[in-house]
Parts: sequence; structure tokens; C-alpha cells
Amino acid sequence: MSKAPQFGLNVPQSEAVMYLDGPCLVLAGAGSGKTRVITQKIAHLIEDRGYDPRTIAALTFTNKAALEMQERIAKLLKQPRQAKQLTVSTFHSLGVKILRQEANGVGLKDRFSIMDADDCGSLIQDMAISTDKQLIRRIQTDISLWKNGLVEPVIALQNAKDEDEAQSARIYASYVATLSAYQAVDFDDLIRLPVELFRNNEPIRDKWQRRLRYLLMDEYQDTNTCQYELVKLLVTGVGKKPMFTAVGDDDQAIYAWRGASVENLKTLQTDFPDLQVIKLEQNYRSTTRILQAANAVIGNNPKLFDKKLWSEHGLGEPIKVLGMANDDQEAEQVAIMISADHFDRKNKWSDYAILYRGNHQARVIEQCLRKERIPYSISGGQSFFDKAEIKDIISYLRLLANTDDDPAFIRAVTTPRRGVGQSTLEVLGTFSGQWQCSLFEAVFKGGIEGKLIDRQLLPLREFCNFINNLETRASRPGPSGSGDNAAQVLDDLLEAINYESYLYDMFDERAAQSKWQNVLEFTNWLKDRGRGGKDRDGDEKNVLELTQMVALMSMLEGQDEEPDAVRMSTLHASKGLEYPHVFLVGVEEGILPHKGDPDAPAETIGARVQEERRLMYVGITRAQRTLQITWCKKRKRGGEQVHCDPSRFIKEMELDVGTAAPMESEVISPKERLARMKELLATPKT
DNA sequence: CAATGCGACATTTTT
DNA sequence: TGTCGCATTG
Repeated sequence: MSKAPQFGLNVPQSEAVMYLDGPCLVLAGAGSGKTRVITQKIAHLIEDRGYDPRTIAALTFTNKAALEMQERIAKLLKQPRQAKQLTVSTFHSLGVKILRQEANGVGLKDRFSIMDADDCGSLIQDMAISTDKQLIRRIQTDISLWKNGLVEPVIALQNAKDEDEAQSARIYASYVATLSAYQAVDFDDLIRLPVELFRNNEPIRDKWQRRLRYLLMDEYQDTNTCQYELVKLLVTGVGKKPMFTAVGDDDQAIYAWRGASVENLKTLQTDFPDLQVIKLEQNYRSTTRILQAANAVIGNNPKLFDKKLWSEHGLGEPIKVLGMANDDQEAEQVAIMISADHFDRKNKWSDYAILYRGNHQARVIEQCLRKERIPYSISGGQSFFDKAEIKDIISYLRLLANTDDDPAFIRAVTTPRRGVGQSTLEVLGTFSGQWQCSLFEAVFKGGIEGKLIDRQLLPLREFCNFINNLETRASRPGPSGSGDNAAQVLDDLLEAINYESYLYDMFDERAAQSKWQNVLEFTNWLKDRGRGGKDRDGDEKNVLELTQMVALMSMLEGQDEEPDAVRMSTLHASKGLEYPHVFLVGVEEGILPHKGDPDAPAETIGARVQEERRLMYVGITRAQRTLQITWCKKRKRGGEQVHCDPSRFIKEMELDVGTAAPMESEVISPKERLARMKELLATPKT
């Protein structure tokens, strides 16, 4: 084992990989190879330091990142199969793993449900006795922020600074109680409950500390208080050296609004005084000019750690800043520029990316791209698992796994319609409330006969018997394992409820067909997991485990976009990605930086602008070779065109003389464009 | 009174 | 593009 740089790493990268004397923080600038450090370090732990792969955990924020990381590690190992023994997962998956084994320790039954944001939203709707979408969302985010900040309902109420917050806090209290009655947890609980458990139960905490000896965290700047606390609890023990590597970049912290706390970076230094801090400043992605602009912009933020990116890629082409007359022209010009450049440089379409602040900005651009016949794909589209037809099926699975899951019960019993209506459910709900039992249980409880007439009660009982039968079959081991059985049960379920004809009854031919297609895709996907085929743990999963896993999925993996298309993405969704040619559009005051709440407290405005600045920084650093920034003098808002100013961030870029002032756009006239196109078409491609 | 339809309008998003 | 609220209709 040598101390010299190896594996083709640079000096600080290699240092970060080799450092194992204690806790380690890697400050990895954009494009500095942070994922390489994590993957190489894991390989190093296994190959050179004799770590058992089962005792190493790498934590990410998305399933996609986890999957990617695991694949990359497998390629580095002499025995790639060892990668399967690692825990490479999201924080939330780790939480489920812990809760599954320790459910009793936090007052949960072995069978608990994971409720998605929609379910939680309707719970809150019931408790707030309001349908105001804004209000519900506000309460929901309040509660989520409290949970992520480890603030108990009582404390939240005490510290409430206005009536709105007090209302949220009161609902928070009954929300927690309701979830517990359902034997359900929400996403935040997946991390909060393990924290609670480890705080109160030393032996269990010890057990997990022995189980996970080395921890690595990706995107550490995005962790919230709760996640950090979980890490701390896993990593610190009496007479034990904390062993972990956190990788992050304070300049790319863009999720404060959902509870992430960059302060966790600073806290790390005070909590672990012997923390080794290693900076990665060499950038392997962009030209020097792009990095200069990025450094200049971010230089306007107060810095937690001093850091300056540099690269060996040469100066590169100047950054262009184009002021457009309005948003229509902006979209048109971007489309034309991409089209022309694509032919000029003979690039792939996928070499281009258009980045914007808000999803709605994509609309105009989309139309222009279509008009120009430029293939495009929009990232972050609607999540497959959020589609109504998928959630319908999942509600049955959830109910099979946990009959206390009232939201699942309501959805399943009413979809497809089987003669159970609103009034029946209301009576059942009141009854179950009086007896402190689940809706499912209430159906068979003595006394319910007096409340419901046969026409209401019989379909309920038929439904519950149906679920009970399925449940018995699902938990019985099948011919070749439980996974096989889960798949079989699912097929029978779909047939028994006649879901396909339900879809054709409810929707027109085209919609029903595509929905049914989705259902089939989903069941096939589940069957693969159930059989352990594609699954990383290789375990066969029963209905309960499958259901819990599905709850944590947002995108369908492998559902890749068009291979050769211009990528359109929000700035947030572009983090971690890179493109040869980037167009940053709508860079105006009010959009980037976005104007927040007009009545937000003054002291928070500075922090907001700083986060917007980091967003700009993320956008700039996505570009490898060229970067074009556009802004509009006028923009459609409401009925009429509204005046706009270029973003302050444009000035902050301190561009080379000549491009510093926003240039008038050199509008390519349609005539000229036509001529150019003809010319291009006349030149035979070689 | 409920269902449908149309116009106005947009932070950012994962689990 | 998708949702929300308001208005019109059966």
C-alpha cells in the first residue's frame, strides 16, 4: 500500500481516500470528482483495509444516486458481487431497514405503512377542516420542518410566533397521534424514529454501531438536523473513534427551503474537533472562463470555507450574455442558436441543456423547440409512482400488509366502486373513532350492524373478507418462495377487482389503455423485485417489504429519456449533471434571484438571496465548454408585458471587457436563418 | 346541487 | 404543462 496518489487520483483526492485516522470532511467543489472519492474510498476499505462490505454504509439523497454509486463501486472491486453486501442507500431506505427490525422499540407493530405526501395531505385536510390548498400545504411544510428539526409538537406550539404557526402546531400534535393509530409513518418519520430509538435505547444503538462501522455521506450540505443526528448517533460511541467521511459543497446548498441545513458543515467541525478537512478544488469539467464566472458570483456570498475552482481545460470560449426583447423571443433565439450550433459543430442534441428557475418557464421554450423540430426531453417529469392507477394498486398492497392503514382502506374500498359511498364511510369512521379501532376492524365489530343497513354493510364485509383471503395467501410461502407468491397474489388481485374494465369504464379508450399499460409495467417491475432478480439485496421480498420499498420509489429506474435530445431542466434538478453547452434562461431580477414572499421577515431575505446565488453558481458550473445566459426586457405576466431587469448575478460574473455589459441580442432574422439552413443543407455531411 | 368546462396562473423537490 | 377557482349548465 503506497501513500502516493494512485487510482489516477490527484493529491487531495487520494488523501481523502486514504485518510482513515478519524472523521473526514471532503469539501468537493462542482465537478471535482466527489463521487470518485466515495467509490474509491469504499473500494480501498474493502480491498486494502480488510473491511467487511456488510459493515460499510454509503448514504445518498436519491435512489438514482445510490444505484449509480453501487454500480460504480462494483466495477472497482476485484469481486464485484461484494458490492451487493454494502449498504448503499438513501437515508430513508436505511431508516426503513432500521425500523423494520426495531419496530417494537418505537411502538410500531411489525407491519407498518409508509404514507406518501398525498395521504398525509388529506389527513391534514381533515384535521384543518379546510380545503384551501395553500393552507394545507403550509401546514404540511411546517410539520415537515419541525420533524426534520426534531421539534416536538409541544415545543412547536410553545414557540409559535403567530396564530398560523400555532394552528400548524396543534394539527401537528393530532397528526402524530393519527399516524400512530394507523400504524403508519411518513417520510420524515423514517429518519426521526430511528433517531428517537437510538437516543433512548443504548443496546440497540450499540448493535447498529457494530453493524455499521464506516459511514460515507454524499451531498452532506443537503442534510437536515434529523439526518445529521442519525449519523452522529451511529458514529459516536464511548471509547470509539468516529469513522466516517462526509462529502459536500457549501456553495451548492440549494435546499434550505426544505429543511436542509448548511450549518451542519460547520457543526461537524465543532462536534468532531479532530475532523480532517480536505478540499477538492481542481475541476475536471469546465473551461477556465466558466470557472472564473462561477468563482466571481459565489465570491459575493459569505464563505464558510475558502475555496476556488480551477481547471486545466484552458480559457475556452467567452460566456455570452444576451438581452432579449421578451420571453417569446428568448425561447425562439435559444432554439435557433441551438439548431444552428448543432449543425455548425456537428454536435449531438444531447450536448445542449436549457436550464431555468421555474418549471413554467419551460413551456414557451418547449413550443419553440417543437417548431424547430429539435428533439428535447424535460427532466423531473411526473413521477411514475404518483400516477393514480399505480397508487390505486399500491393501496391494496398497503392494506394487505397492514389493515390498520385507514387511508389505504378508504382508497381501496372505493376504487373501483363497489357500493361503498361517502355516507357509509362517514358512519364507519365515526364508529371506529368511538371504539378506537381501524376502519377495517370496525366492519366486523359488534354494534356496527345497528349503524349501517345491510345494503351498506354487506359490500364492506365482502370487501374485507376478500382482503383477508388474499392476505392469508400472501403470507403463505409459495412454491418457489414468497416473492413468487406476492406476484401471483397481485395478478389474482387485479383480476378479482376487475381493474382493467374499471379503467375502460372510467376513461376513454386511449387513457384507459395507457393507464392499464402502466399497471402492467408496475406489476412486472414488482415481480422482478419479488423474485430477487434485479434487486440489490438478492433477498426475496414478501408483500410487506415490497410495499414499503415501493413507497420510497419516485422514478422508475431504467426509464431513460431519449438518448439524443436537448435536455431541459430546472436548476435544482440539474445539480450533479453536466453538459457541453448550457443555456441559462430567464436570468432576471425576480426570477433568479426569485422574489420570495413580499411579507417575509427582512433578516431572512439576505439568506434567501444567498441561496439563489448558489443556484446561479450551480447553473454556471453545469457547463463544460460554452455558456450562454439570456434575460428578457419584458416578460408576459398576467395580461400584459411587464418590464424586467437583468439579474444582479450577471454583473457579479465580472465577465471579460466587451461582454460585461449585457449585449443587445443579435437577432437572426428568419430570412438570414433560412439562408443559413439552405447553406447547411447544401453542404453534404461528411 | 353537482358535474363539467374554461381561463388564469405559476418557486425550487426528494423520500 | 397541470392545477385551481369560478362560472355555467343539466
